[in-house]
Amino acid sequence: MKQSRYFIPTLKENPADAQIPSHQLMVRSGMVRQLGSGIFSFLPLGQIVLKKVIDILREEQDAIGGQEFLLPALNPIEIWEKTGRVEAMGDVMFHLKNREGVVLAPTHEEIITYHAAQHISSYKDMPQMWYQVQTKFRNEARPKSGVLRGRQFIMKDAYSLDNSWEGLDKSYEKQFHAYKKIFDRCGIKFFVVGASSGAMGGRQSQEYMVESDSGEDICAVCDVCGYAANIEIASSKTPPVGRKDENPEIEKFATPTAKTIDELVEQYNLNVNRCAKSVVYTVKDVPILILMRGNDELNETKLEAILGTNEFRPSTEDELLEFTGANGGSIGPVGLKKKIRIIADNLLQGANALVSGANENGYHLKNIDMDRDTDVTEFYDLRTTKVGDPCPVCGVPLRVVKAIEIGHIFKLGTKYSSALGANFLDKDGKQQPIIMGSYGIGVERIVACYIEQNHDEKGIIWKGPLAPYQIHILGIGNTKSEPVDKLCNGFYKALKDSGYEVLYDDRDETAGVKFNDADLIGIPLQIIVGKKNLENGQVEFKYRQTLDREIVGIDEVLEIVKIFFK
RNA sequence: CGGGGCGUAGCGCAGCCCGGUUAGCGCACCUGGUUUGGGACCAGGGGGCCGCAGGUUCGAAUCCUGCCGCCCCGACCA
Repeated sequence: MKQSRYFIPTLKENPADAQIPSHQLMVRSGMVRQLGSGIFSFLPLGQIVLKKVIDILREEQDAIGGQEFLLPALNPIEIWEKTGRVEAMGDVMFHLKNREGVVLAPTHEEIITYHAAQHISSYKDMPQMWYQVQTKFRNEARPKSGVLRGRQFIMKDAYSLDNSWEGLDKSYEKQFHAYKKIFDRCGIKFFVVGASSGAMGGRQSQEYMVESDSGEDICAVCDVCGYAANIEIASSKTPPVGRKDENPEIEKFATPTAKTIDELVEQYNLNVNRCAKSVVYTVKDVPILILMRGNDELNETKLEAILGTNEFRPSTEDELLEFTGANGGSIGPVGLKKKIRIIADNLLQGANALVSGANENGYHLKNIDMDRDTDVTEFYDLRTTKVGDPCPVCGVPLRVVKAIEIGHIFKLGTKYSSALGANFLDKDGKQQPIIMGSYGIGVERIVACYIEQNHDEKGIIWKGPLAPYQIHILGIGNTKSEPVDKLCNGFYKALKDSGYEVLYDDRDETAGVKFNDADLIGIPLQIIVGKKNLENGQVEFKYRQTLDREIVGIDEVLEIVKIFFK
């Protein structure tokens, strides 16, 4: 492609509303333009990169037996009502104003299941792996970070249909490895975490994560053994509080000025690990007291899994008084005003010598023995894993990092097939719901994450198969010098004929403009053709990744190019 | 949805408090000339419903009210 007629509107300055590097560089390099909040147009250069990502996705999905579909974005709402997801999705789902009964699809489990129900009738019809690359619509409350969170985005979504749970395991395994291959091929550094399956339903799910300060997820990561988990479910080998030998009777003491655990610890010189903190939640109008170590934080996702509902909230001050007899800061497991359900964190099981609120404002109890003084029998992992907690697998301190989710795989099970009547007859002639999996990758996120990981102060650094072009020929003074233009055109044709993807900057621009644009766009190899070198029968190679340059004889060019891309 | 910030030429911004010539600067763009290996220089030029609507005033980019849009933090999030 010759740049003089190619639409690549580069920008010298950062757009005011772009905060993160990938967003700034995608706009500056002329890959995208913003049309509205969370809505982006892909310009020719961006579209080429998208296509390269999608090519990889298709190859790897086809390689595991995937069959490509194209499902509509416009969906009858009826189907979504059958699975209860109109309500579950809430405002995230776009509804149309001038056409009742139609919505814009935020994902496609329902539609896939609908077609499966139509035509999959025997165990012999499975397994199936169906996928598509298609635009999703989600009415995000707050789009942000450029294309990382948009209201409209391209997703590669895949769905497996199996006639047994073992079959699902196999299908899931295939996608698990395909996903690794995809991200490896794209040149993205990632890690895989166990995740909560959230509103998707299902049994097992894993997320493919890219560590980034721009990420919206938080993960606990072990650099030694490779353990990684979304903080929603991450655990650790933190030792339990345990027992002290001395076990005196409970004693009440006045703590008039200690409202928080920190104040308590400081004023009375206590071990924070032996301060049991009480958090009271109201679950569908019923109170529950959650007991944790003082410096630990309750993990609401874990709580949700234990309670089996997400209909809970921290109790109000009035409720606290009613349930416990005290305000927040003075609540504990002993001497509650009303008998309420208590669940405690695993670390407190069997512990003694604990300090906790006395359920009387301004007083705490010490020497509490969980076994002797409470009738708590429910112990769960309730705490949020923290930096430095010992890895649950190998015990070394965990890191806690922010991350961007670029892929997510789920064992759905029969949630959708049951709801939509997608059944098959098994070997015994018995009707069974199809066992499903679902697998998603955000296409724009791959591009943005790649750039997040591969850029410098000059611009993007393309180095793998995602590069929009492989070679960037810069004609320096080509519009004034016929020999320069002639040589550039010669290289352009020869390299293209040899199968390389070549961009030729033949614009009537000064050298500085071309150098800066080339570094910004970031094509891996620049071949700089200028008058001075040409007089010596030479051109300059510049490697975008290292910024190294070398002077090369004209007749060596093809050979060196070949070596570079080998 | 709560909190904060911002809307002035294609892009980045000043002007607004304290109302008053023809709304300004840099980049980009057009013409001519000089330049030509790291975002050139000189001269000339084009481009604005100052986000929208209403109000106050002799007079509004500037003050007041309402609305819309965009960004950030939070809530939410397959």
